[in-house]
Amino acid sequence: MDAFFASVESARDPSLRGKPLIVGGNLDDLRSVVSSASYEARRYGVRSAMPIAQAKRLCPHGVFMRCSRGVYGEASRRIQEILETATPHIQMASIDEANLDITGSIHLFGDEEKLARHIKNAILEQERITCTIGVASNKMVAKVAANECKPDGFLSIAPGAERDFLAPLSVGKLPGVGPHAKEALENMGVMTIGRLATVPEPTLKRMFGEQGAASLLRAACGMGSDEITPQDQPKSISRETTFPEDLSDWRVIEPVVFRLAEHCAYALRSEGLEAKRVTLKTRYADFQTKSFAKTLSDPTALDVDIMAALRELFPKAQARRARVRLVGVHLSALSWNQHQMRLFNREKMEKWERVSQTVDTVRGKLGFDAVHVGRVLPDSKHAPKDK
DNA sequence: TCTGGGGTCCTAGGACCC
DNA sequence: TCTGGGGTCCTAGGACCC
Repeated sequence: MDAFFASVESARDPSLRGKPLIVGGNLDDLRSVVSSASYEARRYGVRSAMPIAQAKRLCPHGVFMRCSRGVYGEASRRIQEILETATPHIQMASIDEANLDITGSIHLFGDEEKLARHIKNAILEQERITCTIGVASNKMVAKVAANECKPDGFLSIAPGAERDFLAPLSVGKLPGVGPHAKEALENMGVMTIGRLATVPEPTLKRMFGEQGAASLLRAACGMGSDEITPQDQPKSISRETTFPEDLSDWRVIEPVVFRLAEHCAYALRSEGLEAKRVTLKTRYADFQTKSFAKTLSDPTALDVDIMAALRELFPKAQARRARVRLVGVHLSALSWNQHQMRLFNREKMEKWERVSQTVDTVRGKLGFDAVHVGRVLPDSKHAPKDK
């Protein structure tokens, strides 16, 4: 999708069309960044991940809106249904990006351009937003092709032409090459993807490691995966929040962490998963970010277990006597919830599983904030925004 | 200019085991 | 007496993507 969040907002409110529209984070502007900017706003230099304050300086007369993720998620699901009219082989790569294997369905539409036209028209008619489609023999090249013809574009790279298509482009346009790798490559005189493809592997290994070098070379030569696999089980679930101002009092911080833990545990159970690893994340006033992890003896989906682990981790985070800017809870080492009672603590498990199920049912009917663990104080000032 | 939030993947050291 | 070579798990950190 082109400028997805901004486009969805314009579709919802046509008076926004043609205006420089900037969709930002959840916090009251102070510390938030740009999530999405319309092409009109981009003309002023506004980009995603840019602090809102800076965007306001660049584009003072722009329309600034808060991000409503739930709305974009619903639009994303409707768009997925449209894509399914072209082929059942779909892999959603993110909320606004999908990979489609159209090998078997090209003939139904005539050719790939007609198929792309069908998708673009359907999305424009139903959602009133534009998208860009790249076609290639693998996902990576298709993505770069789409990036090259945004917005509202279509570009197809013929099989065999992948390497020549990429060659003149800046190394920064290769997926996986971010600001750090770009600078490192440019410092050694490698400005284009074509030049990158000729760098000896040992040279790249020294800079980017074994895997990094191999994947860079493969990508630079236009090779990539063409596998389309539906979403599998998530690898981690996390919630984090940045305070409106830095805090030093852990009596205020801890309840916020517990609240994030509740959010994580709720998401975990909604997915039918349990976690074996709990990580507490803190970012201090100087932006230094630390994480402290604990691996549990048994995987869990219960708030009480996650909170107990966090309580063990607090002293590590508190050791640094610095004000805290952000806290987060991260659950990993996930597995499908066996729904088996463990031999130990059978009674405790049964009790807490019943409690969890009841809580989740109430939340399903009345919203997340209908129920909280007693020690999670309702502190609207520091509470993360709910859907 | 003063830096969000949700993810994935990779690296590297140390513990521990055979 | 001054010491190998895996393999796996745990932990912390960082690059990158949208």
